[in-house]
Amino acid sequence: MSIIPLSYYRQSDVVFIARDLLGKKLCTQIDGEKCCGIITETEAYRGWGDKACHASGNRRTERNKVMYEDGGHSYVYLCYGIHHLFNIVTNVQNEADAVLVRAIEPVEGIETMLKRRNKSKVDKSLSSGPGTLSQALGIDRSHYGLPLNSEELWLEDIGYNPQNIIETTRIGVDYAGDDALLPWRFYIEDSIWVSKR
DNA sequence: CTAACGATTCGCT
DNA sequence: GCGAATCGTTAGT
Repeated sequence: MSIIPLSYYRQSDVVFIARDLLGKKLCTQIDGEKCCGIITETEAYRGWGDKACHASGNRRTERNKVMYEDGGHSYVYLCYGIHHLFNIVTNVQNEADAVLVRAIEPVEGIETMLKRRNKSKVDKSLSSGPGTLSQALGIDRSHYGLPLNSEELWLEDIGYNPQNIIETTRIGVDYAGDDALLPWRFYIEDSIWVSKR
């Protein structure tokens, strides 16, 4: 049970990290409420040579600029005007890679998550999806650019290494042509906490 | 300044 | 299964 150091996000390829993050614990302490979940589903986005990435072709905009920072920062953006999607920036400065966290298994602060999601029962819909997990954990654009060892937002290695990991294509990236076929989505096979099979 | 759209979700059929 | 919701970001005028 230890906080993952920022160096972890800087020394490996984004696809390796996306897979390796499965089983790690994502924690927030926002509005005085501590919430944690085990990462069960991720996707890798690579700045160089991946048309699905916001930083494809070295594109730089006000929204994606944090992707060009050192690994270990958070990249949060609003999707469809409604959903906050949480990403983990990886690689060194000016290599704009990131991992999208798509689902978690709630383990701590479940009452708070239910309240934020306006639900009464714990089920898959609580946090299996990139928009819903952000809402459950209280993550929004105010957390854009935070380092992942901050008081509000961090990851822990709990020594859990999932046995069976599925690798498949990413969701909602049809616009990326051939790159939509890359097997850069990962999830824990036995987990119910997955957005889509 | 303005129009078009998105790494989604939810409710209704 | 399908379509609406909803608004910041983006690129083009």
